[in-house]
Amino acid sequence: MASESSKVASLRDIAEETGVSIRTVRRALEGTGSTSAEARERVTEVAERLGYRPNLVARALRTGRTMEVGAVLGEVSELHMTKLRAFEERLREAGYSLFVLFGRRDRSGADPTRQVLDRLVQRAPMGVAFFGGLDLDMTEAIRETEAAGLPYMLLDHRGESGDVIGIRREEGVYEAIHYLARSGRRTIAYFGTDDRTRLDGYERAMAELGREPIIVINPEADPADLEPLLALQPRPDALQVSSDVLALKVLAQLHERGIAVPREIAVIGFDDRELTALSWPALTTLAQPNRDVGRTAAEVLLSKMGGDEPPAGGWSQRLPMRLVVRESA
Amino acid sequence: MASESSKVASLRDIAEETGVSIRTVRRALEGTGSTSAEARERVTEVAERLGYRPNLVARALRTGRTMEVGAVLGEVSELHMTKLRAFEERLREAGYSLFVLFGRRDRSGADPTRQVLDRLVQRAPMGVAFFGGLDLDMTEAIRETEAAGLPYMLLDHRGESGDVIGIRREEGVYEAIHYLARSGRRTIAYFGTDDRTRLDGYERAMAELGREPIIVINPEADPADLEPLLALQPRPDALQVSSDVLALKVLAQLHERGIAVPREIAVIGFDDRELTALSWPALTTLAQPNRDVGRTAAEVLLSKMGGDEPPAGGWSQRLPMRLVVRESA
DNA sequence: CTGAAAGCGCTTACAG
DNA sequence: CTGAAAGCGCTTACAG
Repeated sequence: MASESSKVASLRDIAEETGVSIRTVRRALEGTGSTSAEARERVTEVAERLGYRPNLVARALRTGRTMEVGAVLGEVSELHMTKLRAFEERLREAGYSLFVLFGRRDRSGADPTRQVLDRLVQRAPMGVAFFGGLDLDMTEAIRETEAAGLPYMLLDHRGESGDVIGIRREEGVYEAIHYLARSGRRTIAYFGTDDRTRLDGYERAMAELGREPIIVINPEADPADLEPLLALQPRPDALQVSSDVLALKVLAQLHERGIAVPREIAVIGFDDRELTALSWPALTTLAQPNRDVGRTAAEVLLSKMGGDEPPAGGWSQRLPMRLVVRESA
Repeated sequence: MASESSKVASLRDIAEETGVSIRTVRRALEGTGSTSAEARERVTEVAERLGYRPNLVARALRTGRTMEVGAVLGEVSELHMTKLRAFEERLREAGYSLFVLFGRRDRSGADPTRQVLDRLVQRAPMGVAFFGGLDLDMTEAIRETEAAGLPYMLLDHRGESGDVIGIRREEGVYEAIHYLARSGRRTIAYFGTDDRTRLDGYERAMAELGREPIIVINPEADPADLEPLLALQPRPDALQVSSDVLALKVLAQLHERGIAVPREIAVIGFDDRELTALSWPALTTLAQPNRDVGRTAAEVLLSKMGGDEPPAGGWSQRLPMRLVVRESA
């Protein structure tokens, strides 16, 4: 069955069938350069009939350009899949194909960096993208990638180095806090991980508002840790939480205690996970510009692959977040 | 910079450096066949020093085997990304690379089938996978894929034809209804889309229980449509909802009306979306075996690509769902 | 145990 | 306007 696959037509097949040279077939098909009308007509007719498609592998070998880009994926979430889609669609427009590799620890817990990079480099892509949430040693990954002469781009990485399309987290939280203040909230607290950029945004806004910051670091969102916050006098009437996942846990805790959201306490999340629009009440949150991150990363990578000089500020960019106001704040 | 990429070493480079023929280099590197110890030693040393990696493009051209598999992706969700990861990891073990293409309508609304298939076929993969939620004309897609002699596999497709790794939805819902009955629920209703397989499972279980089915078809989950259900005498004390997204909307509606979940009404969702574990109350739901679907699809595709004969029942398989009991039922 | 050579299907100077 | 030929880096009979 599969082995019966009829042989695909090559330029030579068309040349033999039409009686002209392979060189002429190419020019006729390409449309560039001059060809006699008669040759062109016969060639296109035969190519059509034989269902000719150029063999990309042969072309890649000859030109040294595989027209492939490799993406290393980490975390599984619709956020990253949205970035991936925008990234792939932009690359496809430019004639590139995207192959993917998941770079995470397997059961054994062994560092996958070597294996993933070997695979990546061996496939000889023209560029590489590293998505977020990877289990890789990124310093080594970037070094290896550059050593192999491969242009690369990071999408939304936390690390401090490398060319990255990032997100303005600090600014996002800063604006959310101001929104809460404008909505009349008096006592605004921060709850969640100790991610520096989020805290910076929170602290900057609170300083501008002339208010004392109230920060509870609690990466696990252990319900018990909400207690000290709720025991404060006056009790906070607004919470900026460091992620949507955590915010949903907080909502459940507030419901358990019979505290009304947003009447008694307003809650703002972070990420805009798809399902948070359906929580009760619907979560107000900071949306990551996933499509923009994907598309911009493709754009910049295309530029690097094209040999462009980096712009004055370097290749990195940081894109703004968007406050999505729903019901919880 | 990128253009400065040092040339990669080829077999010929190693041959010249060591003074043996290219043929000998290959045998020494491969380890198969016999080679003089001396030749093997020198060759491996030089290969190591030059950082030799076989050029996969050249190999593909020569052998006619690209060692690539193409995946066409549709819906963006962590469910599909989980399938994709399992699929890719299994293929990678077997030496294949996976490239991806998103097949969905663009703004213009034009049918993407042609464009996506052209890209796919042109890349000359050795196999193809179609993921769920595609905007493609699948009948044409399968026909074209087979016409090109490409083994393919569908992952969790609703269509009635084609080789597919599917999910036993009917059985999943059937078991959920029995679980509700065992938990002492008297009046169990179905709410959601008119998907036949889910309804079949619901109706089969209800028939076995000797109870009258109560079905409200409401794909949009318009809140108002919950009214007739809640007005029934006796009022349902359990709801099987057709998806987690819909179930979350239902939860919010019940909260709005002050109806306690699960005390007054139990709710079971469908899909096990990541964030439903965090709803209030945490949603009991039917989990899709995403990793298994991905891995099994890879396994079967590998088998098809290897030219195996189809098993007696055909290539298709349907995998069981798992009831994840949390708080809502 | 080893070498010389053909060929996968393109693209690209080079000649006429 | 067209043709003959080289070569990308492999793999694979074929000879010795």
